[in-house]
Amino acid sequence: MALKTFPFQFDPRLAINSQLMYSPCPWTPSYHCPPTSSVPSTTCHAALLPNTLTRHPQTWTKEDVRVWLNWSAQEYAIEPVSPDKFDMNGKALCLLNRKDMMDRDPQSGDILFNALQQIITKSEVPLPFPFTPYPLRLPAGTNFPVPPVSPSPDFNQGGLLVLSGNTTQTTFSTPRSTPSFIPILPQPSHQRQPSPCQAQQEPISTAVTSIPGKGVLSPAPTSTDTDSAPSDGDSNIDDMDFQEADVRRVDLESGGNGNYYDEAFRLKCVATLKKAEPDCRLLWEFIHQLLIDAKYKHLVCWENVSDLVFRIVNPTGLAELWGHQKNRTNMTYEKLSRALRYYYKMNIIRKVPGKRLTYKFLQHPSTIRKGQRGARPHAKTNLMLQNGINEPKSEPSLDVGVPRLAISDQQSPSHMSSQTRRLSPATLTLSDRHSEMMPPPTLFRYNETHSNIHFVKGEIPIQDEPEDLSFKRESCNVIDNVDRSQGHVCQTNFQQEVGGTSEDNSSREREIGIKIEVTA
DNA sequence: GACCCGGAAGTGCC
DNA sequence: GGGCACTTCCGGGT
Repeated sequence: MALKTFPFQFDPRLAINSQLMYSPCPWTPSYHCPPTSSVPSTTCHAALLPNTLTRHPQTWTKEDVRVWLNWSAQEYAIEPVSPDKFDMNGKALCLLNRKDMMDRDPQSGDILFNALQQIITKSEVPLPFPFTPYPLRLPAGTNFPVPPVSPSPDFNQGGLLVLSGNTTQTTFSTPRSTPSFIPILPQPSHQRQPSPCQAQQEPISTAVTSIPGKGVLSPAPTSTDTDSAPSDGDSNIDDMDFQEADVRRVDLESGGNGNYYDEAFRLKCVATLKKAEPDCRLLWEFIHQLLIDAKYKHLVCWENVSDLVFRIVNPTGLAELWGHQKNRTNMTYEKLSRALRYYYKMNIIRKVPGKRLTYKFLQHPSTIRKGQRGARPHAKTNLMLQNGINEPKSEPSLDVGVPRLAISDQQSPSHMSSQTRRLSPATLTLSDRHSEMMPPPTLFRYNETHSNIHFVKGEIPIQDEPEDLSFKRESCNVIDNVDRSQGHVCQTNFQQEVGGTSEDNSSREREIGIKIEVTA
């Protein structure tokens, strides 16, 4: 490829561009961890963005949007974008999905969309569990302003999270990044049912619902969340009761004039964007994606959300969709269920006895580690015996309100694969018993210079499993990360092996500055 | 016949 | 090459 084809190949800014194009999607099924980048956020974009644009795009004014368009045109060497096509404020801008952007600007819409998502990702409060059904409890004694419940998040109050829902708890609502993705499957999008992952990727209503009395958070179905066949890439904007009239204006008449900056570059962008797409590679992830999207309730639905019990409504349809996802045309429910049965061993999913087609997540999907392998057919380990842990003989309790960490050999750090040992913050496993051996935690660090919390992803050295396993392990919800200056709360729910007393936990809380809440 | 179970071997990807 | 996460096939059970 001639250099002139990519005239800014060696432009230092390319680091920004390539980061934009290649960065992992900010919201993937493995949404345990906040978006991370090897590039410090300060060098990603914030330093280059005009000052007025360093705020969350939801807070941008129309003028900010215009500034951003101009900035983007320069930054990404695209044709100047007519401000008329984006005559809206930031809140409306954030509601545009890729298609909307491309409809408005066929030449540069996809680039603009990604640029915006990148900014959103970098500027919002990382949200480890976008739709965790955990009841989020405020740490005792935590005192900070409580924003009002709002079906339409008020971003002027900062990035909000949804906490809820017992009488003593408070409900927030949260913005959710609306990352963009391209259909996972190779087929033309109009020929297939969008994968659940893709469905997740479309901008959705940020409204969230707290189920009364349950303290459960679930995505509130939008008017598009119906049983009807999901549209592919249609904007939800028209379904939303938005104040901005211009948001409703769908500018579909803007046809491309073919005057793209460089077609080869555009194609490269598209190709690289596709690399960033997520995939529900794991069956449990796939099922969970289906479960949290009402569009797929004809395939699989929750029987009991709080207990994480779900029922396969249409085994054949589910299998077909899974086969579609995995590019296996011969997928059947028989095979799918075999894969599910491999999860039994790993305490990820369990059959609900006596109920056909009904299964239960033994842990909330957001706490399942990727390395917590669901299928290891040839693993004939007997680690439980080695560790002196007896495998529970009885059926796991099905009345668990809050999913707890299943105790199994696979949970044992010393038996994790190397990849498992590299844990995301959200799935951090601490060796509480040997806490004195732990280095000063650098898991989460507030960036005082920025309005938002920055999670610092660190590699946590895992201590070898102590020989004496008499200590108790419990599941903990670690709740915290209160940016008191903003009234932000980040919940970090991670599993922790606990061997200490409450006093131990208290000291650890003081030590690492987070609240440890034992829920087992 | 539909669903369920788990062993065994194969496959594709990383 | 090895590990992972299935996929495929199977015999058996309810």
